[in-house]
Amino acid sequence: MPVTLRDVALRAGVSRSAVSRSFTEGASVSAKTRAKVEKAARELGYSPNAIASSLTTGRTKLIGLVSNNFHNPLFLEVFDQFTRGLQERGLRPLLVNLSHETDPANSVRMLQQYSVDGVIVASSTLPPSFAEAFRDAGVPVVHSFGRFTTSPHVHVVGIDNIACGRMAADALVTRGYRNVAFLGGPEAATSTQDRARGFLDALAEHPDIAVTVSFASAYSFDAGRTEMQRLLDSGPPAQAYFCGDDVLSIGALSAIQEAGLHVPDDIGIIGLNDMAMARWQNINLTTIRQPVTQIIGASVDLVVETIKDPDRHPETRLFPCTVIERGTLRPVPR
Amino acid sequence: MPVTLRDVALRAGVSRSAVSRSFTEGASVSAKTRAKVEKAARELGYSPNAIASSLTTGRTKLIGLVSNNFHNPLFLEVFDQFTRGLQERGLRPLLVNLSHETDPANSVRMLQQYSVDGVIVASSTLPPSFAEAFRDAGVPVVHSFGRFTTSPHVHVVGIDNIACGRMAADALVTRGYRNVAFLGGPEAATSTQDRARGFLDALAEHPDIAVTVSFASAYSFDAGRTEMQRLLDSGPPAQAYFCGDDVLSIGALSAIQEAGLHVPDDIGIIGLNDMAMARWQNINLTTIRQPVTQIIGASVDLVVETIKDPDRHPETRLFPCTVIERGTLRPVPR
DNA sequence: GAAAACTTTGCAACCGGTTGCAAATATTGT
DNA sequence: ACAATATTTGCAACCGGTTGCAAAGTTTTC
Repeated sequence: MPVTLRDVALRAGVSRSAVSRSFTEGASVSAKTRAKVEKAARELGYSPNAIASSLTTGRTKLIGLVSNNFHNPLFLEVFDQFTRGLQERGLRPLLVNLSHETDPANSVRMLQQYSVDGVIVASSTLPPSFAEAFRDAGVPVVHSFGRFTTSPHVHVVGIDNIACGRMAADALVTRGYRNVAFLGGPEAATSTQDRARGFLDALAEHPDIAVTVSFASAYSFDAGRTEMQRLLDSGPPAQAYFCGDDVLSIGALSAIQEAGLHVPDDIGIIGLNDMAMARWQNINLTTIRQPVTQIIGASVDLVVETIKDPDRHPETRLFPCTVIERGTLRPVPR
Repeated sequence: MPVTLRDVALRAGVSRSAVSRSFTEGASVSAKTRAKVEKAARELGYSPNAIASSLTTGRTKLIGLVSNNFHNPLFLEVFDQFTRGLQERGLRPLLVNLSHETDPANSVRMLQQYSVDGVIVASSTLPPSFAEAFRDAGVPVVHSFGRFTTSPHVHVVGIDNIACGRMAADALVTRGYRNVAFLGGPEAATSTQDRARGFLDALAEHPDIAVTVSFASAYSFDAGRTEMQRLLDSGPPAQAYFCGDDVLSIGALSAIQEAGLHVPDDIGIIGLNDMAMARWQNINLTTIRQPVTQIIGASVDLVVETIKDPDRHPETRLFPCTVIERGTLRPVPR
């Protein structure tokens, strides 16, 4: 049923090689032959089978896009941009959902069976070992939204979570808060640890400012709300909270409003991510923006470069974040 | 570098066919041979190349997942569930992002090049012609979240938008609203037309109730907010609005709050979708839930069945929606 | 107008598997 | 123990392409 190379060759009256070459950039074919082939191909509605050709060329143009962040609204933007970025370069994303998976072996095998040219692990919560499993299997891999390490074993693109923690601390300090807190995601998440560390490090330089730390059970609205309710119930709250991410922040915001308190007058909140909803006027969350577009662009670039040169030294590309001033922190005094 | 069938055959001291058969369910191999092969395969870390085998079997186990809804938060859940549902059946989703594409030809070609076994078009805004283009190309296709038609040319799974419109109308009527309105998405979207129709049809049975209709420029927060601002500016608003979807509703909600009005006391809102954020206590949106899980389960089932029997008659599977009572409509009087 | 240099073409082998078929081996019945 | 039958095995061709190589065809040069 589907039309093949042979059909086109027959109709154009040339060899199969000629047809193949007509469809290969820079191959040796005369204009005359190519014209004949193109005509025949058009009449037959032929387009070359990428899978068959991958067998000899060793390139499928398939990129495994692996993630477990299917509940973080930021990741809708992330998937949008990844799929677009890959498509623009003639690559196709093969999506792998890792929601309940802990062992990388399965995903590695799954993607090896499809001979993906490379893999992008897009997750802020997966441990580095996940991406490393791909590298060990000889598959070019980039960990996007991954954790910074000084001696990476694998390419990492993302933000400097420690610097973000410092940035949040600075934002609170310059706004005159004297009693601040970190409300993190699950303590086990690598990103949480780094953000807490940066936050606490920066505040260590201000011994006059009180700092407390607590952790929500997940990066979710409910977890943020529950944890903030607990904090409000158990004594006077801090003046301002740096929350582990935007969803957590919005949960906390909800708890604060439900307790009859006002933001930013009674309590300040600063989030992290700047997902689409943070901008919504009825949320209006002051937050730290992750440069998603840059991270994704760099990730795609890096995986493409790694495919070209698989022995490339593991590299970390970090992009600076910026504070987005909205309505959940009091203004900078002037 | 990668280990192939031949390597395993060599090490196990059997023919390539024997190895192939050892990995094929129900093929004729003795237990002894299979054991030898499995041992060799394990030692070598072999797993069969799905792409190579697809060449002879004609099955890639690849399913094209085509969408243009990368800004609707509901679709994060949709992608999550699709990828999981496909994975559970041993299928792999090849994602195609159609955000700026209007012509199906490209996507059809793209997916044909990868010999996908089937395609799921997951979109509430694409016209039926999109899915039809795949069917015309001989690719089994299901339009998920698509529009109901009495004589479908292609499998459709989704909700009955007309019934949803009626349901919204009933919800408003039973709550005693006497002056209601439809605030739709772009008038060109097929789903908007049907929802408006159902809404108006149902209200035609209540000539004492005033109805107005308007359309936002997109299914987005900003569009909902802007349109509601316009409505508030241009005279007295309706008592309650049925909004085209949840994001639109939340935009409208924001405009109402910003105008100093209260929900549900001054104005009622009912949305459609029941996306994750509708449940958030600081949004607390009364809405009509789409049974996403059922729709996706049925879509995957249907595409699998269509792969088995490509000449299957086009079928429409519609699932009932339910009103989710939260805080943006006044309670039912009793 | 013929030799030299270059371009284009088809043949055949190959990529990593699968599968029909006939030969080889094992099992069963008597 | 032997024929009849059933099971297992390897050969070789094939899936839909690509590519090195040598032959054929062009163009250039003198």
